[in-house]
Amino acid sequence: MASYPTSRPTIYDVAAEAGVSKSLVSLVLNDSDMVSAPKRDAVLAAIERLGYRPSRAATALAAARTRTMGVLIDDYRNPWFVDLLSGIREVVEPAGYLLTVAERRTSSADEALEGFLGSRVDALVVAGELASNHADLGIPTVVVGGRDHDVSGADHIASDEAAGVRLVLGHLSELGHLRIGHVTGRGGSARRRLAAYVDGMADLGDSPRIAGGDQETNEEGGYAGTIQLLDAYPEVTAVFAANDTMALGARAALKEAGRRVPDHASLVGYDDSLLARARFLDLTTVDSRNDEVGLATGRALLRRLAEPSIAPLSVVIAPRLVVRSSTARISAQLA
Amino acid sequence: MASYPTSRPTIYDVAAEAGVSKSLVSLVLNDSDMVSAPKRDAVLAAIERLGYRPSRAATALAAARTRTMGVLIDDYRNPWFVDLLSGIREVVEPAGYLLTVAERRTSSADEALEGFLGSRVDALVVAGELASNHADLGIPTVVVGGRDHDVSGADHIASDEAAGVRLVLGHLSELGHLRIGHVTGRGGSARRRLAAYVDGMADLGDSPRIAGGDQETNEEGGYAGTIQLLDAYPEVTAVFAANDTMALGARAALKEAGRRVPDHASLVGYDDSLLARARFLDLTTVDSRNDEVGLATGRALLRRLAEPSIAPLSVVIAPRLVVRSSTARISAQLA
DNA sequence: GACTCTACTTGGAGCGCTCCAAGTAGAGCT
DNA sequence: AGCTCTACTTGGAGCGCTCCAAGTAGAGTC
Repeated sequence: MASYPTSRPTIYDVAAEAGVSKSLVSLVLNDSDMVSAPKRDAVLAAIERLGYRPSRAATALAAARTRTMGVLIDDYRNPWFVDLLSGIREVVEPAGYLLTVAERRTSSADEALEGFLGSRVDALVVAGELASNHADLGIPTVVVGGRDHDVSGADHIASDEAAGVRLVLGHLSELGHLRIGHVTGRGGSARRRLAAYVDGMADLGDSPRIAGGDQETNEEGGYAGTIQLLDAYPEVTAVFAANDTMALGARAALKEAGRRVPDHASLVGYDDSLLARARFLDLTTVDSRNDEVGLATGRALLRRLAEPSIAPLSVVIAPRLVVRSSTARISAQLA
Repeated sequence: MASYPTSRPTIYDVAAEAGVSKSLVSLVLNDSDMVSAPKRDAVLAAIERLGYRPSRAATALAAARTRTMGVLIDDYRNPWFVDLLSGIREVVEPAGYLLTVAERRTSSADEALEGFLGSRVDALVVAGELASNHADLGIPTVVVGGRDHDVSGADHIASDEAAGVRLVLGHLSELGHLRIGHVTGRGGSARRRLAAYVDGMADLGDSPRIAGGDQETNEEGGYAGTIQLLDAYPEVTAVFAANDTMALGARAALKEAGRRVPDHASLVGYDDSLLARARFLDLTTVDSRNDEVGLATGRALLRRLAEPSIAPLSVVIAPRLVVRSSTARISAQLA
């Protein structure tokens, strides 16, 4: 059956086929404008005929440049990175860069990072949390999201989570809610949202009502945390979960407690995930504008590639409140 | 600020540092057993001191082997591939292979595939759909999932979707449901599940009730498809959606139609996603055992790498029904 | 006709590794 | 002491490209 070719055509084969030198082929490949039209056509035709495909390894080795950027995410199952990725791609692809993604979760320690450094990617995006702090990684690096894991010398792009939380609290208080509980969980973004919630409650002149600090930031944790919350603070009229997935769990807990959303309790998530958009949940949430974060990330990448020695840049993107039917004006008997 | 090193240490630097030849360093890197303990230690120490990291490009070029396998998925937002990936990794990582993932969705045409071929991955996994059929790709290839897009000479591993659908129909009919509707959508797996549903209904001696063929396979499509279904076949007592996400939409449509799940209608999804496990949905569904599919894929990959010329292999993995609270015995007044 | 340009084109060196044939040095034997 | 082994070590060639200095040829100039 299939037996695989022992040797693919190289630039020399193309050169011979087209009757030119290998250097000329190289020029065509990098589409230089120093090549005459007829020769260019001859080379392209030869490439076509031979099914030639440049060896990325050879190119990278010779050029000392991979034209590839690595994006390190922490978990494929948490798809917030998808919009980020599109945003980055939109900026860097026209500049001739390819993106490769690696997940931190499955790799022990920071071996995904090691992998990128070994592949000599030209630049790195760290999206999500890193196992440990790192000194300068030796290549242009942009950290997206929290600053928990500083990479020295790296640019930093993030959605303004404190602002997002303020939008949530503002929305709820406008609807008449004051006794707003928060279900938090593990991890950097939960931590940031929690801190902003605490500040925001102080601004509203009320004390914070928090549960779930010992929970995973997932559906299960949202469920358990909400049960804790309702148990400790039965007076809450609104629940703000650290993210949409936790809100999904919260919704189940509220239902079990006999509190209908939104009549007996308002519920807010964070992330504007597909989940939040689903009719069955129809969750009020915060859109982090990860596409915008991605665009800013892409620009930062190109900027630092062009000018490696400028001072680290920090960009904050304003989030957007997305109001759906899981929040409503507090009902008279609850107020 | 940060200015990036002009040249990373090479194998020669390590050799000089350790007082050995570059070849010896290479042997240590590939941990050959032809190296004496003291020299090995000296080399390892030198590597440590210099922060040396082998250049993947140089290694790939010299060895004509990348020790990397490409996995082509179609959409990061549909995380069914995550378990598959773990399964594959579990098998191929011990054999010294790295995995890289690329998404087909954002790349125009099959440029992700082109990317892999250009990077000279040692083997390829095509998970999900390919834009077009391909002749032998020139490297060991395993197709995971449907056979819609045959790659000639490739091995084929799939979850037995027909069996999964039979499990669903068997479960529902055991609960007394006969008028089972199906909400389908676009794409290969929806098509396969639909075909199995049609066959299964024939076996049950009832005619199929189908809607949603014109819908995307997402929440929105599930919602719209279910509305169509209830409109065309108001007599259905159970709805089987092409996947969990569509079932989420279906759930909303059922609710709007005043049919409580599971009392007034049973609902079944497919994929056993995180969504199905969420308490708020608690959806009966089918687990495709994608981890098992991944293990089989990994084994097929290694087998074909070792023995390129054997006849294509085809493996089918038995799925598993996961019963949750979205299905129940048909109530007396509906039966 | 000799000379200068301009517009391409080319060979060579080298990127950082692997792999192989060819060393080298003890140890064991006679 | 000389020889054979075994157990390591080593230099060299080459992987498929890029990049640069150095060609070459035809057109334009005087």
